[in-house]
Amino acid sequence: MAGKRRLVRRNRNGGAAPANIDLGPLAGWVGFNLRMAQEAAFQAFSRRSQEIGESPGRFATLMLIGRNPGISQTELSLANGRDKSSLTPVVEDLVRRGLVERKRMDEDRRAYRLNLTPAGERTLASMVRCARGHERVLDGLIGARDRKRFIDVLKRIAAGIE
Amino acid sequence: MAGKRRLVRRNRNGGAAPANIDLGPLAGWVGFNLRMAQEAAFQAFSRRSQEIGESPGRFATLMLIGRNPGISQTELSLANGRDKSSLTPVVEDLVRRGLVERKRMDEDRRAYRLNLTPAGERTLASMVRCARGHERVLDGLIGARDRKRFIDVLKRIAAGIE
DNA sequence: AGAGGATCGTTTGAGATCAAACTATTTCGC
DNA sequence: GCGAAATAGTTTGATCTCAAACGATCCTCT
Repeated sequence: MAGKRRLVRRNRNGGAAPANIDLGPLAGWVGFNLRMAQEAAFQAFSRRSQEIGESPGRFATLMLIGRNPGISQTELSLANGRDKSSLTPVVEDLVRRGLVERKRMDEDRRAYRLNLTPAGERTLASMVRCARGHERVLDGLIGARDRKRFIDVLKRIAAGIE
Repeated sequence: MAGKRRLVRRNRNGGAAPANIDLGPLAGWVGFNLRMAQEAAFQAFSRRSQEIGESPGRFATLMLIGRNPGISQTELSLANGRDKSSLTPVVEDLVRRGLVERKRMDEDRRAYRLNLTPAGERTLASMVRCARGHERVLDGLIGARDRKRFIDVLKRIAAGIE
């Protein structure tokens, strides 16, 4: 048979394991498969967002600011699932590039209000197009029938772990 | 109403977004939910493996060596979904702690063969107990009915992305 | 009003990871 | 055989992340 010795190896190692490796119990564990799927999806999205010259991490940040004008950095970090200290250089970069505007709150002068600038809105729009392409690929892998249930399970895991 | 202003905030930010934040399209996207679920699960596993004094990253590494005696570092990095250069300090640490044994291959003296020592076997066994506890929690969130299908979808994503 | 504690954002230090350059060996082509 | 290309593992430099410590500001309680 022609393809017998071919490894499954992908371009970069953003894919599955080589064919002849025994994963043992890992193969049946949710944690391991969750990690492998997430990292493969992230790599793909990373390549895709490179095409529009953006870092994948900026993505949710811009979306959350756009959807929640005046949000503070702490709220943003919670919604985004990152530590607030990780956000400092990100916001700095977005402000520097003129995509986000930052103002001290009047009623609490420790905190900032974040808003998109018009340029930020435009960048977000192009990111959304990019992400939709990515989602179409994922949808194709998941299948329309399983999609809703799959996302529900992911939400349960994200919300349910203490 | 009593609970109106209460945030959903978890202990650390390993949980869901605050209640009153609009996620916009993110809420329905696979990529975002996959990331949030993976990171929540990883945090939980991280805390759990801290209890037995091990780093969560060592886990799959030891399992793969145990299941595939004599595996090389490159094969291991592929199976584990990490760059081979990330593996260098990990293997170094495992060897130093006497959990893994490393020998040059006779037939290819660039490569190493990795094997577990008896101490490595014991450590792996205790890690497996730890991981089973974690998996039970995840199973409870996923539900027995969806479990198999969920893992299949994850595998499709990990394998299917170019 | 004032003291003590909480909270916002930043800084700092540590760790994990990747990608590219490097060394040493091996394999391939002639 | 021998030189060129490929491969195994390491080193180096960059990025991202968290956690703890910190200054500034706010809130609570008296």
